[in-house]
Amino acid sequence: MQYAKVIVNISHENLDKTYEYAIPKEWEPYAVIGAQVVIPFGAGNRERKGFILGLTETPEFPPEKIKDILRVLTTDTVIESQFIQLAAWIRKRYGATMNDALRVVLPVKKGVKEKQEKYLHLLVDREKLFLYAQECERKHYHARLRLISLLEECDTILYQEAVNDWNISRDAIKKFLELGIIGISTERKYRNPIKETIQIENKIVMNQWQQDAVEAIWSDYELKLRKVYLLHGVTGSGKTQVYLELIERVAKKGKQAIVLIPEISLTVAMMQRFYERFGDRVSVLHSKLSEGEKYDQYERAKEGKIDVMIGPRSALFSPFPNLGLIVVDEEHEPSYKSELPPKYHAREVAIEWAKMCGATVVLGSATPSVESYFKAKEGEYELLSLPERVQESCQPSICVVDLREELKARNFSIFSRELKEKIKERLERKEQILLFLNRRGYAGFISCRQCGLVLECPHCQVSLTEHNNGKLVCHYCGHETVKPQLCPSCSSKYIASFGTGTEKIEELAKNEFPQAKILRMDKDTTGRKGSYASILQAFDRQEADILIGTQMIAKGHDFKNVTLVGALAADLSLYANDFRSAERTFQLLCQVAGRAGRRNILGEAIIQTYNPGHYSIQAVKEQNYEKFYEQEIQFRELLRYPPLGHLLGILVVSPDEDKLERAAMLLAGVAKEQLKENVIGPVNAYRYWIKDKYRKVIYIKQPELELLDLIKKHLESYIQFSSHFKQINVYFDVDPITGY
DNA sequence: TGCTACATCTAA
DNA sequence: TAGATGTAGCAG
Repeated sequence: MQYAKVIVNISHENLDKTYEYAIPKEWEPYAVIGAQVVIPFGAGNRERKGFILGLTETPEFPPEKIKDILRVLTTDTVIESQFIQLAAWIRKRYGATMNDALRVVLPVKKGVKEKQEKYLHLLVDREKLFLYAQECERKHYHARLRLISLLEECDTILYQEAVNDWNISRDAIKKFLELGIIGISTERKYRNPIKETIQIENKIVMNQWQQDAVEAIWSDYELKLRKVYLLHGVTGSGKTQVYLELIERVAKKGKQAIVLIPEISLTVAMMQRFYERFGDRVSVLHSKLSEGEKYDQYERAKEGKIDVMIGPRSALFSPFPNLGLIVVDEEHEPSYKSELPPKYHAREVAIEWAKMCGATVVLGSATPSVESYFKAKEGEYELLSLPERVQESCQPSICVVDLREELKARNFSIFSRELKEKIKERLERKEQILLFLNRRGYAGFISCRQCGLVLECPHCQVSLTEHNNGKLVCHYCGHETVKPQLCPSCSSKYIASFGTGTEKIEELAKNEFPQAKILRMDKDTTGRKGSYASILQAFDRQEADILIGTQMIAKGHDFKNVTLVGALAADLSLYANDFRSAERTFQLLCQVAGRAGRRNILGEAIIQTYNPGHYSIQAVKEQNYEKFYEQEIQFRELLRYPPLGHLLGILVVSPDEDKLERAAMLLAGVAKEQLKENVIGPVNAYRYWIKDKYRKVIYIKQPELELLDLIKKHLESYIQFSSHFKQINVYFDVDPITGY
């Protein structure tokens, strides 16, 4: 008798262990490791789903008490036990439950039926068809004639197309089938998210740096050395070209590659290039695909129908039979860290997965994360550089403007004198301008000038933001109200908005440069599917002179005619309550500056700031990553922040403020018993009150990951046994990437 | 003693 | 997670 160790698909710590079930004979061939099963669970024998994690002939549990597996689901979701090992690693590294880890690792079909496509084939020769056509003409069978003319053009046609587009009834088709004129066939159809299928052979010649990088990696590969490479290439240095070359070589060896990208917004341009090179051997995964579509892409990967999978985090779990290479593009991007449990970091999981499959990893970035650069310097990764832009275009000149000086000169506009000047210049020359602001919405907040009241969201301790439609919106929970005419506290009518958002800037820019055509791009204008791309394309076609936007415009899109980039308030991200804020600011500003002057025109970037002396801003000015890194690593070293140690973020949440206070103090106290000064907090979260709940944060610093894990386990069991954690939720995050 | 409301335990 | 079991409080 075979027994299966099954983990029940309920996300609860108490159930985060395996249960033994007997495998009935008829299911034995399907009951393999990784298969999804339905089992009776609990006193009522309720049907539950679970995964088989292991098989055994000698159960540990008394056999007479063991129940039978009811059935094995979808025999085609058999995933190699390797994925289960990966899940186990994720669970350990990020302190998640096995269930959560399995859920991200195993692509499970979610009841979406596979699409079948029916085709009609012409079975008789043209002569017979012609004879039949004459007969139909005599009898005025219009539908049949339409079908005949379709068949004359093409031997095989889509059933659906004939019925829908050519209005041919099912009866007519049936008649043709009876007469033996056509045959019908069905083929499994994969929903392919890529529409066009133009494959152009346009191998661009690589420059010396690119060739060197490729050869360095490839010679190791040929020697069966599998390493992690950090490809540090300035914006426009042609990292993608290096990826393409490597993937092609890997594919020639019959192996597959995964390309991770931070988010879908970057795919458009990237996809195009991959498609031109590899045709339909490429597939994309992205968040807009339905579960079924995603599943299809995984299936294609498993069946060896594709060589390359491109996508965000989830693409990492493509079940390739023979993985050879993982590329993590823009490896510094925070979106690689999952927000939901298991809070894994895709870059780290990629490296682990590559180790398990014997694949090579290439991390690419113009502004590498401090973590990765540190590891490269320590020799854990191999550092490769692309220090030159591919085309003869040169680096943009960067100018930092001190906004304090502007105030002294009585310029209260958000555009410094220099920026204004430069914008006018470009407008005259019909060149394009990007204005970048790290914020969205119309204004910062609404306040009463009489009594000073600031309007806040009733559910979160966040000031409401005014939008152009007159509504006040909370950006945290989405709460909306109409803007009051009078102050709700003192009834004064002097109630107005302060601060600046992209909408406000659009308005100000329109006043300042009335002759310019302006486009705006932020979360509000790109809500609709595809509008992101349409705004970018419109701007690229030079339908506007100025594009105003948030982070989104900083990333990955090349505009031919942009020669000026303005960062309006570079400090906004500098003082976030997060030890990574300097890094984030540096990366963001470098990226925006990189948008300027990509072809033969010299580009300029103007960075407006209240803190021109800050090292991250200085480093951007000099375009000197090394300089930034040296400063930043000193700061990290001093405070023992990652990469020189690990960090455990603990978020304590409760609707009851007093209980929260006590619980957070207790928790920090328990941690301090063991670690003393390495415990930070509890402090109120940056946003203390969100969605009717209070939030406090504790951080624990520890050089050793194992010790941190022990402390976490200790705290978890303390929470379980203490009576002070009744209405309290505690969320752990190992090596968090954003502050709370 | 019987009942409810709520807490706690257990699942193979 | 959900149902089964345990416990305190209370009316009668």
